[in-house]
Amino acid sequence: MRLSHLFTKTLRSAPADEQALNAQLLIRAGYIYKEMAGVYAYLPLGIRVLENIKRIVREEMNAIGGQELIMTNLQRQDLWEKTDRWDESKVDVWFKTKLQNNTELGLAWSHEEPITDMMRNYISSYRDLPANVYQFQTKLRNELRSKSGIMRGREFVMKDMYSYSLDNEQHEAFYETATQAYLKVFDRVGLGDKTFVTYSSGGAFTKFSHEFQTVTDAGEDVIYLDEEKKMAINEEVYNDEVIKHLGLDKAKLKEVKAAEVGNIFSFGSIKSEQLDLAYTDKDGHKKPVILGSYGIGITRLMGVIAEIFADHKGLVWPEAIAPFSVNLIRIGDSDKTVKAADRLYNLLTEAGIAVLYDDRNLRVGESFADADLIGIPNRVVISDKTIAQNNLEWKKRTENEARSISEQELLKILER
RNA sequence: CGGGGUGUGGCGCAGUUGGUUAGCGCGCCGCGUUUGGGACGCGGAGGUCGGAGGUUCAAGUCCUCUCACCCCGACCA
Repeated sequence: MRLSHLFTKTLRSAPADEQALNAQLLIRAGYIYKEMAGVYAYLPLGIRVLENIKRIVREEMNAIGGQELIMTNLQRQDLWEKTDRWDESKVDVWFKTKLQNNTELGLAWSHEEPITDMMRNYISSYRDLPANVYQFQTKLRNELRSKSGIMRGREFVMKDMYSYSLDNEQHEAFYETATQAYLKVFDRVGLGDKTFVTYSSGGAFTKFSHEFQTVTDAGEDVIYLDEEKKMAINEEVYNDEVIKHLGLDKAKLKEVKAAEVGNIFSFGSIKSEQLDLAYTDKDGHKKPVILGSYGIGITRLMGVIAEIFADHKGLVWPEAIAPFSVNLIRIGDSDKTVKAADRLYNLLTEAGIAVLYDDRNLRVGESFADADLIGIPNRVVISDKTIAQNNLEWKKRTENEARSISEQELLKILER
């Protein structure tokens, strides 16, 4: 994409109404636009990051047998009444609206009930199980107070997966598979060494649920971390009994702040019974389906990554989710320079490399400052100077020194 | 929801004890000189001060109400 065509502009200073680093940088660089408190639009650059994150999550969910679908944002009252979660004293984040005939509707803050109700239409026999479905959907939550930029909004994108299993054994096996898939996701987006399976409150059915907590001061949670065992306990359930139960040593636990990027939990048969989701087994007995739920806050994840991978100049995207892999900067507008830069842009693009081409002919300082702010992993410069040397200049966003390399060398670097 | 704070051109800010044509930087438009880390000169456009009501000869400056936004706390399958 040519930067001269991109409608967004970079901002020199952060908007005064944002404290959170992720929001400041993402707004300044043109990834997101704030519509109101806790509600952000995703601009062309932002979408590319979001889609990259989704692609990774999608691949890992598909790899463990997840089937993608999209549920609706408008939801029926009766479903939520069956599980006693329609009442605002039970769920305080509801946004609700009405049809013109006055029928009350809920706006999706979660999809557990509708999706499970829907599955009743497709699950009736043991032959129909297991079934694991997931979606990327917008959740609307009327938070009392949104904060931390895109890390905690009122409107956000979540990947939510639901597993439907024959029995606890089948469920447990999938639960473990999903845990591993989640770890792969966080590893691939660049948070592998900072993200830990964390034991948290389990609710009515199980003792624990499992959170995936990424260590960062920007997080809202406090966890107690055993770095060797790569396990942590959320402060919500942190006590001697739990430490002992998990076989951890209190002396080795470190108190750190973390952001919850994923959460998985078991429902057992409670929800299936409430919503009447059952199957007939081989012997003709009717049995409730065992349910699990697995969430990853996609937009929050983007915020956490922005927060962690940044320096005083701007964003520093991990390669896997960067909006482009190359920021090509043309310095000068002599015919030969334009020709050479255009040629390289086409060459890279045709090779399948995502290039953001700064063809604006600004002063170098501005182009470089924008490149640093936007945070694309590779910066390539074409100028009269590089042409005279019959080379080009390459610098990684994570490094300070630029290097003069050949086009062939660049291709090799980018293709690996 | 409790507490604290902030709303002045697109963005960041300044506006003395209320006083007449509301400033500055960035950005924007035009012309020219510049061009490897956010250039410079000259000339322009753009705000009625979050909103409503009030006090006053006079309100961006004072009062009341209200809305929005930020932070702390509470909340957060």
